[in-house]
Amino acid sequence: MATVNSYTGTMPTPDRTSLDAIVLAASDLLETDGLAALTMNAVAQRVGVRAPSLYKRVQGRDRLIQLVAEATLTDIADRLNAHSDPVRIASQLRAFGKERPAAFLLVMSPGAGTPVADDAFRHASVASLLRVAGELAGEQHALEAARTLTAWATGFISMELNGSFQLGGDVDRAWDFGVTRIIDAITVSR
Amino acid sequence: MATVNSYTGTMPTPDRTSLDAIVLAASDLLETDGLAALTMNAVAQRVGVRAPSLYKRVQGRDRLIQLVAEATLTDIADRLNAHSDPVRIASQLRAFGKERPAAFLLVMSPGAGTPVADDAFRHASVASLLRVAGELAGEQHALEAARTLTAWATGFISMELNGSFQLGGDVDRAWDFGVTRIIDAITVSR
DNA sequence: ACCTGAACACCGTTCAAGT
DNA sequence: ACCTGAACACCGTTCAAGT
Repeated sequence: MATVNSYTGTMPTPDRTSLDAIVLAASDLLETDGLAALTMNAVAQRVGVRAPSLYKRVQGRDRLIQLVAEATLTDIADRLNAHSDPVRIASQLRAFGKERPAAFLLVMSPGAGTPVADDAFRHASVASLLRVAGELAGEQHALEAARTLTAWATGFISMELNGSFQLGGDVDRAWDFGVTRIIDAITVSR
Repeated sequence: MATVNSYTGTMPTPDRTSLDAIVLAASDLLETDGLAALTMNAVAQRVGVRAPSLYKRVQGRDRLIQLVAEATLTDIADRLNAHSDPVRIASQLRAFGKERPAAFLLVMSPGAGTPVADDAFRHASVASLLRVAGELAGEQHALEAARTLTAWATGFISMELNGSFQLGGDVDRAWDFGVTRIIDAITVSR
């Protein structure tokens, strides 16, 4: 029966890292020092191998960034799916943005040319918003309502993280104002 | 009196390019081949010099990207300021995004780490939206209303350009739905 | 005063050679 | 089977040398 300390026989070399560790290291670098600092060398150093070894587990830097994006979208999905109130769901998305701004911007407003996550992941991340918007707006306008709500929420959070709200004022108040008015606006019976 | 063909005397060498030409070449490269293709070498080739010569006119690649962003924001400001109807202003912003998607994404949803335009340029670009939102919402809620409208518009257009609207449906209809509902929602007397 | 080739430090990526 | 050093082509940037 194999144990942790079992005899390894003629096994050449045990794995020194894993894909998960690589993606995690890449996420850390992204959040700490930005996308430019997410180099194959820096990732390799974090996981304790040399850069060429990474190519045994991931196709290249672009694919690694894509994996980071997909892992981020999964985290967002898990977080949003835990709630059913539209105000709370939107607020959870904003909280995520504040905790992991670089990851949020990577997946929610990828610049031109950044490797993009697979559709399934992007879909899952906003499933909650979609569902709740449908409930509010009725089947007739479910999709339009969902797009209005998600566009506003991602736009607002992105602008907040970008520092695009430079005119002072109370950003929290603007958020509350927006949430209230938009939910009201997409609700069918008013 | 100096003319175009005036005697140049002992002038060493006439300028072979200009900052404007450099920024224009960089904008073209961004739009055609993406931010990664906007290299100092590629820009230099377009304007007919070698890469090191660019440093006589611009501090480096990051600053050049920033200049492209600022020129883009000026273009957006000019375009939006030509109108006063909120629906039309929003629609002009969307039209710009479709004409120059890479430039739009660069300035409206810059990824983490991309060099960012000076506040004054960002401010000017959305001045029209701000003014019109103030008229709709009244002084009391002018800022919140402006932020709601701009967040929605930039969020929507970014998602459209990103291909984030993957669920089919009529995107134009979703736009019309959003514009109507949001303008209604931020208008004071309803 | 502007432009250039050469050089430097750094990328991502490939691959033969090690264990 | 995984890991590595060396190599390659490409970056951005600097600078002495040309005109």
